[in-house]
Amino acid sequence: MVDMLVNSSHPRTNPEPSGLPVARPLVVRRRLPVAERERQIVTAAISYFAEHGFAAQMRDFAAAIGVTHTLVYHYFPTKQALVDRVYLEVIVGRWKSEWETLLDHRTIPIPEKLVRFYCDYARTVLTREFVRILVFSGLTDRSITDRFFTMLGERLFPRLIRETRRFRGSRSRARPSSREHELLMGLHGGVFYGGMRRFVYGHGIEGEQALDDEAIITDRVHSYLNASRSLDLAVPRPQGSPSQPRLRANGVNA
Amino acid sequence: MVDMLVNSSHPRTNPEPSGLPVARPLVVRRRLPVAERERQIVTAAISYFAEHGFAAQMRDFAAAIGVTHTLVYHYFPTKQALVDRVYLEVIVGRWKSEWETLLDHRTIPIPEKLVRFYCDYARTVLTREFVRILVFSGLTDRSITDRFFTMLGERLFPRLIRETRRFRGSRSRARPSSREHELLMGLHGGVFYGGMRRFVYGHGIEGEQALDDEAIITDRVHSYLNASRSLDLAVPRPQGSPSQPRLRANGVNA
DNA sequence: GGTCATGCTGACCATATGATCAATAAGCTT
DNA sequence: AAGCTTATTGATCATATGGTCAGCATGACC
Repeated sequence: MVDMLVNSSHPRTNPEPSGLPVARPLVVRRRLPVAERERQIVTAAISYFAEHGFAAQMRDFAAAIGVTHTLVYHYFPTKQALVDRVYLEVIVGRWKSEWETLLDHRTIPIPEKLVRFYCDYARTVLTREFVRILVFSGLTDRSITDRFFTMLGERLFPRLIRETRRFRGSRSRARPSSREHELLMGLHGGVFYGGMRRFVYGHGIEGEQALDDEAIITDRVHSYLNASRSLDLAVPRPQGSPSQPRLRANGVNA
Repeated sequence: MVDMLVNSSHPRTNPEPSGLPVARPLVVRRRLPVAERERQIVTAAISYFAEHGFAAQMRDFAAAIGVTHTLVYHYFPTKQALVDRVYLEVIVGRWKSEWETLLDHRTIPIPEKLVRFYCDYARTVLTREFVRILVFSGLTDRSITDRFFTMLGERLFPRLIRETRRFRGSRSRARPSSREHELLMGLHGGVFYGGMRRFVYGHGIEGEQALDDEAIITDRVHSYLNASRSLDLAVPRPQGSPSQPRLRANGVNA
């Protein structure tokens, strides 16, 4: 929710019952340092636009943090400038290069790597602000989702496909087949759908079940990896490829 | 896309190069029967709101079908009335009771049933209009997604859980466990995510790959059913439960 | 060709929006 | 306590919005 940092306690009219006119106005007009006020505006804008969409009114948003909309225009020349800043902080700013490092790690067992990655990915990305803003953006101006999915497509999916292939003993560097890609999308989409359910469709009260619940992600990742092994069934199995043990779905692999 | 049934060919100014003034106005003002015009408005509104969201302007929408916004108000007293009608036709109107009948069928093999169901579900529901309108609705007024998910939760998910349990030889009628439910959400979300990718994020050019592609849905369903079998591993396996054969992921099961 | 019911429109209203700017006052420096 | 910088505001503007209504004009009937 928005931090309702209301500055002033209106009204301007003198609330005192006495007839004595009080010169000192009761409105507390706090002057914040530029950096601090800007920080406050951006933070509040993230919550506000995530909740009400980018069609929301500047006046309403400003009122929500207890300032006038003109002050916001003092910090951001146009509404679009503020919107761009929100996009930047929420979507681009949350990408972790550690994910790439983790997936490139050579010795961590692949199922464990994928589970660890998707747990952290879910914890980082499947927040109310991120999910709603990404979807809002996708439905309208798609500039930000394009950038995000470019990152997914360039930095993440290739690594996940590569690790999946390693898991099933393939060293192919070929372009992912449609089935390979769709199987991965099934996993990825299943995880993201958790965020959709909670933050878009409003299912599952806040905090009822963590989206990064390790047991559930483990189920999904193992289900995915097991399914990936039948991708080679149609074609001859490469000789000498190490056969991975069948994965247990519940948590620790025996 | 919107059927741009433009009536008139503006401009009002005489397009003829001759200086002769032409009394007869060039605007073709067609009078349609009430039912036909209403049908046109609703059909166009579905496309238009799916594309631009429900914050779109009535004037712009009316212009898109070549009439004035006042005419729309002649057929629908308020904007909300038109929006409600769109919701009704797109979301509620597409539910097929056949799905319930199919899933209740006693002799069709369970994997085949699920594949057939999700193929038809994807073909019916994963359209541009449906996906975008459902998501638009979820982000703002949630009234329509609530109704849709109530149907899912009452008529569909219980049947899918029941069939999944039958598949793995369980006759439990207990409330689905969290893991059971989340595994199903993984399948369901993975399918729906295909619609999100195409119609919200704009991936995959129109018609590049069918969302109800049977091979891909087969992969997903089999992956899901296989994973579901390990749900019982933690608890003692019910005696005498028939053991299903391991599913091949690629299409026809041997 | 005349008449008539009614589908359709342009002009209008009240309100709300994004954006601008001169004026005000908070809080620092001295 | 006085003075000054500048963060903050209220008044204002042009435009756009959802919604209304008297009147025009279309196409069917005679």
